[in-house]
Amino acid sequence: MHILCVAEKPSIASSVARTLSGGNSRTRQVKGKAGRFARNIDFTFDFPEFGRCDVTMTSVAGHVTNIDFPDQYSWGHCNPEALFDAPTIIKVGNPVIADNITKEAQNCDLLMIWTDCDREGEYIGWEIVQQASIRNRGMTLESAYRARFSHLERSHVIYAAKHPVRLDKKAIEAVKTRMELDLRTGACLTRFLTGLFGRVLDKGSPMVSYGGCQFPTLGFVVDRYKRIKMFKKEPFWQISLAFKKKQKQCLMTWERGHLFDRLVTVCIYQNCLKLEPESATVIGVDTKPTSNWAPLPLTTVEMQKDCGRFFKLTAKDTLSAAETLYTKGFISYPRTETDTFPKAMDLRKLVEKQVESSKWGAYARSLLDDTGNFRQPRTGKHSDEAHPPIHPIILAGEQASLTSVQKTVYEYVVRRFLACCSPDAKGLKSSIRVKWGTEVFRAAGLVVTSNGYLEIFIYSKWKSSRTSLPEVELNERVKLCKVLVTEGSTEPPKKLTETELIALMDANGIGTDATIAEHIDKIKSRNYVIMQKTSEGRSKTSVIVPTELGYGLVEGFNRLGLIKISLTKPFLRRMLETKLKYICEGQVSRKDVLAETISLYREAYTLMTRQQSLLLQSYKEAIRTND
DNA sequence: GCAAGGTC
Repeated sequence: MHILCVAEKPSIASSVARTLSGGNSRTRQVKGKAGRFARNIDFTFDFPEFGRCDVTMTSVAGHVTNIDFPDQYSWGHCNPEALFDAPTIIKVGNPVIADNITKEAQNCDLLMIWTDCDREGEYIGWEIVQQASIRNRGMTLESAYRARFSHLERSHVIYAAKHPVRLDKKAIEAVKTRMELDLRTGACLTRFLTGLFGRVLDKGSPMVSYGGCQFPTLGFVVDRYKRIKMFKKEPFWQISLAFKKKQKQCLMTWERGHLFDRLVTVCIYQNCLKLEPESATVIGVDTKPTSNWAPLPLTTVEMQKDCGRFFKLTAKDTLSAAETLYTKGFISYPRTETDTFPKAMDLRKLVEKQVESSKWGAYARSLLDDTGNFRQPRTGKHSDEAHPPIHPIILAGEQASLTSVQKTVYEYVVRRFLACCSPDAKGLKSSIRVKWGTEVFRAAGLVVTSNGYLEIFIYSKWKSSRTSLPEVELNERVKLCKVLVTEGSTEPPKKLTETELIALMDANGIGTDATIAEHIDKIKSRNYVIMQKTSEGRSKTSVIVPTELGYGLVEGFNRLGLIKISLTKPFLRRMLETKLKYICEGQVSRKDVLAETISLYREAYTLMTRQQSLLLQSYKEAIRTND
């Protein structure tokens, strides 16, 4: 018996083959430039159900095909509205990879799918079956096996090979639905908007596109911008108090925070001053141990957020650096939502790979020696059922040929990994509460007693307070050295950083770990938003603000009078995700979800065509207000 | 020339 195994990407094919073959295999390179990543690896393996088999392990590279419209529906050849129910066709993306599957399947008796264990992976499995069936009629969805694995640990992979299941037809249906809806709604609205705005935009401007992910992403940017623009400062008043003990001054903050009424604040102040002109009473002294937890195992989104914060890298640059590090074998697969390491994974062995480093080798050694500093990382709540958290594989020495950005990202991945295998940082949190007249004031201090993971995770700061609190006792009378009413005012929200935008998209389910960076990049390249340097606070940061076009688009869409749902808010995408989940669970049919969603977009499209001038007007107004 | 999702 000859079995063809197909993984979602070459790296998985290689490591699965390495495990199953026990090192005894032959590799045939796929011919052609476009196939330089695909390899066919031959070996034998003992399957309980089929006995000793010849195995060919190969891979695709993500999706094999893409959905599109036939030529007669190409841009300019039909009314955009026709795309809501135009026929669709399936096109092969990379013929070399697709043909390789067809050829290899020709000589095989069975097909076993080794794609990632997620929704898209099931669909890619179906695409592989299609390619395999072209010259081998025995290859069908029903006869194909599917290996279920969520990481590449040896025993797990062997178990997956020995206990295959079938492809999940419902998940395949769900992905089909997503693809079709994204294409129909995206192409239709994009053609309409580009046509409409072509009347007012300069020649050579980028097209005006709509996409179910790009618009909510733009919506987040505009939303923050508007909140800042609409912000009105409000003055407030507060009572500041300080007492002195043994030359030590202790500044306290009012428990009420601040009041928006000056007169009331002054009355309270004067009343207290009358009651206790010179001193206050300590009503609470407290010192408690506190911890600053070591970080969770690393996901893509966290990596992008951190690299934005610490190194001012864009999400796209971070991911692209991580991809290079991955293909060079320095770090694990960089697109993952999983924040828990599999129990069986030997993390100490990975730490050991870092001991030769001149920068962090000593720390890595200290984790492994007898002091017992190594900690099993915390377990998070997320899993994509496909990849482990991002971690270093081998040490990239100083001489490794990497760009400076790649070096930065690599160092970050290593330090983060070592940090999550480290003890928490520990400290003592102390607080003092005093009562002055009718009012209560408090001060807090921190003494860090053990740096823990912060030794290696140098990007995070957690430091002892600059001045320690004076030693006082309960009920002690302390002498006031300062009491006064001070005025302040509310501050507008801060401008949106890319790190915050990633967090918003992640929390609202806009895009995936692999695509969030692309969506942000898209709204930049469409000239909906621009990056702006500001020096808010101490450090220079880069923030995202909408252009007149971006602002006008969101405003225009909001004015259309869409009653059921907004196209610039995240809810529609989240609703689609929910419905796709229902398809996976068999609660609704693909047909129903298609019909419901398309009817919603038809309504939006009708409103847009009826109010074209309104859409353009919002853009023109945005320009006028800016002048 | 459109989308979003995989991946190199």
